[in-house]
Amino acid sequence: MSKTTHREDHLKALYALGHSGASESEWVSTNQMASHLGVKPPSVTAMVQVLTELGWAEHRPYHGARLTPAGEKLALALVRKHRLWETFLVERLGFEWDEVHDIAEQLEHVDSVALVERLDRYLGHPDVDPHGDPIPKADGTFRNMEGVMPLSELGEFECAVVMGVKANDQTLSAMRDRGLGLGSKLTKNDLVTLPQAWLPQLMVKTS
Amino acid sequence: MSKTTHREDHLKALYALGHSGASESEWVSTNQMASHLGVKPPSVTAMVQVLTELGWAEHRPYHGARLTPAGEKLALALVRKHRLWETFLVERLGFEWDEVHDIAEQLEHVDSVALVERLDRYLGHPDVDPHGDPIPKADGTFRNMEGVMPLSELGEFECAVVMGVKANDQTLSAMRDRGLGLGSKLTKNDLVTLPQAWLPQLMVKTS
DNA sequence: AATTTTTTTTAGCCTTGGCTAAAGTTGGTC
DNA sequence: GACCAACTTTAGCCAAGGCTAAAAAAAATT
Repeated sequence: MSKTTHREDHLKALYALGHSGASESEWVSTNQMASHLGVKPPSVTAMVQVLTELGWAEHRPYHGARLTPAGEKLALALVRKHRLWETFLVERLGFEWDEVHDIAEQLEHVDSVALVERLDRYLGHPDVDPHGDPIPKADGTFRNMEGVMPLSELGEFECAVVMGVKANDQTLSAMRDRGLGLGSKLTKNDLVTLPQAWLPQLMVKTS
Repeated sequence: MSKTTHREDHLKALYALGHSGASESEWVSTNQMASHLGVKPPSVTAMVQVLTELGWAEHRPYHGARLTPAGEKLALALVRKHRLWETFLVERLGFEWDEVHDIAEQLEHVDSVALVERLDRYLGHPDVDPHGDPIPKADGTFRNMEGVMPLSELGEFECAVVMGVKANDQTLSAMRDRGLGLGSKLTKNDLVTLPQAWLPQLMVKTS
């Protein structure tokens, strides 16, 4: 991995772990980062210090690290690239949802602003990737995601459309076997007939 | 750059420099490699020794290095990826010929056999890239390139089609300004009216 | 044939990012 | 409030790949 790629991976980890619940970037522990990235804690400490010097993160020793606004912007650009590539792989090349993560992980480190923008245009400026996660715009903001939520949180409804799926490979295969995919239409009835464990994983929008 | 990427860059250099004239892989000097790759000779020596240990190159000290059949196979896979990505960037994303090399240079190091094969299919199994260079097949052989040659080497002909262009950025722009591009049809008359310097750069096929 | 010039390799050092082991903090428990 | 456990950082080492400077080999010159 290049120097840049390493830094980007740590930025992404900081972003991913620091935005689980709240909106603001939360303090992330060294251990969390290490297990997320598959390295040992001392390596994370070293990298976090580099990111701090670059002004992309702040580090409170023995407490954790979090992104600065500058770091957040860079992280969002990476998330954007990752999700655009995933969309490309699924929609254009015909990959399945569960095959694309590792490839997108590599593609997202390709450095070319023009490439990202052309890809975005080529794909028709998609709002969400095949997992239902929103794709940040070039300026780092998200498009309107109103009404997209897990099926489990939906109250009364007549008809819902699957916008994305957050599940591991096995579950994805099982869903496919059951004919469930992007754009599938669901009714009240499915709340009972589908495996209960799937309900929080199906991101849907009422229509 | 990752370990792999470094090795791949040296393989590609060995391939590019060892196939200028003849068909067989020729001995390439350390100096040539170094200037091609933008590094100093000692770095090349070290890398060539690694490639030798891997069975991808052979090294005759003080004489040079050349690819083994195994190395050649790997190099061809890289050339294939590079040219497929260039084709994608130009044909699908609308880049100009002269903008794509650096981006393809990064994309070609993405490691996924499935990706390359799907990309190839998506592009309709193209025979040549936008520069007119042939795209190796998955097994490392080239498709039939009969009849594609520089315009300057064409004898008598009625009508020729531009299959590719080997020129620097400036010349490419000039050609575009003149309405010349992939698929342009040429007649005898153009041999006289076009700038003479362009004739060896235009790869054409009679029709 | 001897010497000089050029090229290539070896030797030794720097940087980056891993790791383990040891030392230092923090925070909870008794 | 002392102690223990968990987590984090520091210290010190390794591997990979870059570099410069010096040694060795090949090529060119006289």
